[in-house]
Amino acid sequence: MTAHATRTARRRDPSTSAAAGREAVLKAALEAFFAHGYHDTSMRKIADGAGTVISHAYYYFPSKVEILRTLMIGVTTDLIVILEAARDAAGADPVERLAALVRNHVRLHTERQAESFVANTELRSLSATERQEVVDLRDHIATLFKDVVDDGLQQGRFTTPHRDEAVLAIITMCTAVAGWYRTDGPKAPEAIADAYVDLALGMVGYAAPSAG
Amino acid sequence: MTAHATRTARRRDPSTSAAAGREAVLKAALEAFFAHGYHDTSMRKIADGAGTVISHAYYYFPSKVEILRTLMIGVTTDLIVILEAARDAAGADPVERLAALVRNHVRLHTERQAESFVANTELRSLSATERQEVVDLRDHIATLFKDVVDDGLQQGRFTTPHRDEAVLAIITMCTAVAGWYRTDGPKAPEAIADAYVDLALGMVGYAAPSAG
DNA sequence: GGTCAATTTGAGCGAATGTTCAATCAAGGT
DNA sequence: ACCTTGATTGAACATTCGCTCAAATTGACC
Repeated sequence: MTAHATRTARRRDPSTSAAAGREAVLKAALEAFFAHGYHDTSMRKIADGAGTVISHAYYYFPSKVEILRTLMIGVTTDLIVILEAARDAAGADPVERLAALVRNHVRLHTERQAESFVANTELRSLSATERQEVVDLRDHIATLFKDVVDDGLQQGRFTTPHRDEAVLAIITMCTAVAGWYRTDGPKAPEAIADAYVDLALGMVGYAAPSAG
Repeated sequence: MTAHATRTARRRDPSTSAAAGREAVLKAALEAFFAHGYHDTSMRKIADGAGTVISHAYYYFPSKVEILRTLMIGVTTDLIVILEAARDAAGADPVERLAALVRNHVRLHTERQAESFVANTELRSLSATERQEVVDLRDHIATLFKDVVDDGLQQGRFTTPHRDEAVLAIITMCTAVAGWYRTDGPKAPEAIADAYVDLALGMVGYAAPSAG
């Protein structure tokens, strides 16, 4: 089946060799960063976790911080794509749109908890240039929420006089889920997402049409 | 005035020498932890910031982590005292009580921003025993909010079906203020506190008695 | 002036850190 | 069988880390 594969294939099978090694390093680094933090994780521990040696980890990544950057940028850009898709799929109603943003934000922060947690915790571990990259992505996410809330305010569906604080607080509480969620906890991700949608709507002063 | 002071006074004036040196180390450590994080702050930098040498810092504190512990325990216990006093001073109304908790929580996180930020960021930098100490204090704070929200739910003033999530999210958003507040920002601490009271009441499903 | 305890210092310890590099290995193409 | 190229390795570099300690300094009290 996997005989001659593609014509431009590398010498070794890239699906088992090269790419797999890189992924192993990424995965080991993520687990260590999540459990002990970036500065408490040494390149030796990362290499150990990936089942290799330190010098081989440097074959895939030029530096320790580049591993962190890869993880942070990856999950954050994915989050943007997911949020924008969910918002568009929710139609034009700002209530539905905000609900979709909150629901998918929470969902990703449970499904990819480690990446999300690291991305939200280790911002200071990046140097100025790299940090700005992530900050820009975050600002973009904030804009997504801001625009939807503005829309709801203009349509009179939301009534809060504190738009900026509400948006910031909504994103903050959704993000924090990655810090306490446990797979074996009392609530499933979907139940948490439902609750957070209600909380967010309460924060923007959404007056639910009481029954019909 | 400060002539012979108390009978049991130490040889040197403790108000200018011993205590001041300790305070200088604490202050320098706090600034560095706040700006660069615990693991990116060396004892040498702390000593430099305090205007002394590394060995002298160890005269006041047995280890680097003990400095962190001192800062974290200090601000957290203070927060508890302040919150309980504010709650009691607010009377019996759960709406007033929750407002008092939120207002004072936000206030302390702006007034003592650095300590609060470090206390909320560097939990993992403590070892198990010390971490549990702080976690217990935090649990106590969570209980303060939980009890007030329960009270409001029983009295029918609050209507949220998500008590646990609401309490957690309220504390989270209040705590996060220490992460973004700027003295020269667009809003004064009191204005932020006002907004956060509104947000919190929205989260617990407080149906405001509309005019009168 | 001498005593004693509190304070302050400089030098250095061993361990751990991120990173480098020359050398080896493995396999596909010819 | 050779060549080439990507993959993998062990050893070590320089630096920084938290921390120790014996010695010096200071100032209040007799």
